[in-house]
Amino acid sequence: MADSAWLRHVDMDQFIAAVEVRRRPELRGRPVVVGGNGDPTRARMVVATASYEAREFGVHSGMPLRAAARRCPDAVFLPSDPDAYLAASAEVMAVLRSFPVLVEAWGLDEAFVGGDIADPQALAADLKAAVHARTGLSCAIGIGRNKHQAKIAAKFGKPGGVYTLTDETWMAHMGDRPVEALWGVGTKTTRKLNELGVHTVAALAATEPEALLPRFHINVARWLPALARGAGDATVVTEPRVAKSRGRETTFARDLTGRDQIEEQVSALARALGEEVLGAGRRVARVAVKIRSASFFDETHIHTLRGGPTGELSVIENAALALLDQFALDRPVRLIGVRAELAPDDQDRGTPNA
DNA sequence: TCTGGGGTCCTAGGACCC
DNA sequence: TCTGGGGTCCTAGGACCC
Repeated sequence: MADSAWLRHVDMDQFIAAVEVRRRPELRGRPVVVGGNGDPTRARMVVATASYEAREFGVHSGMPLRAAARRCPDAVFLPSDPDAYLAASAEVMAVLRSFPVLVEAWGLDEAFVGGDIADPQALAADLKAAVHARTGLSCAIGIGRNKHQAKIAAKFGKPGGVYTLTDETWMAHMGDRPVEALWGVGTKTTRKLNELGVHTVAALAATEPEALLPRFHINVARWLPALARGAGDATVVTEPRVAKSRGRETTFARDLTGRDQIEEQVSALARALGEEVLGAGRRVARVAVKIRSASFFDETHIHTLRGGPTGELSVIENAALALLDQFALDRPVRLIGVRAELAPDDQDRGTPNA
């Protein structure tokens, strides 16, 4: 029987590290750490991806490069090369789309695959083999009744395997795990759940939404127990996502002080961002500036361009600079970010007026 | 081990208008 | 005169994900 009620999640194994090893075969089997500019002595840079060999030393993404170097001094440290990962991602997605299925790319190294498929297991094996044969990269595939189940199932399949979760097997796999194992529950939500005495997925699944109201908004209070029972969205969106915003941010190796320095950086970020966005044929509706102090306090101010969406670099840059007036700027600055919220892509609406 | 960069979605409160 | 309710836009911030 054709069974379109199954969803697959394709999750590339150590994607960024794998792309690097693919073009440097001599690194195969060695601990590889990718992140920042590849200099493990530099402060304020973190690991983007560690190869499985490096993970055995306790190196993981998000860890400062210097900490990674301490744990694994023999690792090969490489700078991040986003263009290469983007190109490799396109290769993988093209392989998936060559099958008669629905493909929803989910970030660079993941995709949901739907479609009316008679034998989900056989399809998963075929997808995995084709990705490997045509890109040299390996992946795990999770099969489930919705995106949440499929996504978690893929984790069980890593590396390189196929794993299935269903409504019937969900709780046996997940019940004893901490709530953090759920897709969408992060550290903040975990802490609040723990404060309410809820620690495991099974406990959360058995919790009434009312019991969560002291710490959560009603919508979240309803959503969390359902999530713990293995519920989730099952729609596969094949249309490419149109970016809604685009940003550039920089953490400085040493804190900035003084308005001149700050203005200089805001200008540079705004121009780089503007060139990128306008080069992609988009227009900018709102401009935001974010400043993180040395004490790790974030402040953001945003401005809606009064004259409507703009295609002019100077308008973007001036808007970002003007936003600086809303910051006190009386503390050392660790990070500056500039973000553009984009006007809806109106290319095919054909408005000929200039 | 002092904590990146690129995004998305959600909520809440105030302004403003009818 | 103590005073409504809806709708929309704008801004700020929280949380999460890869």
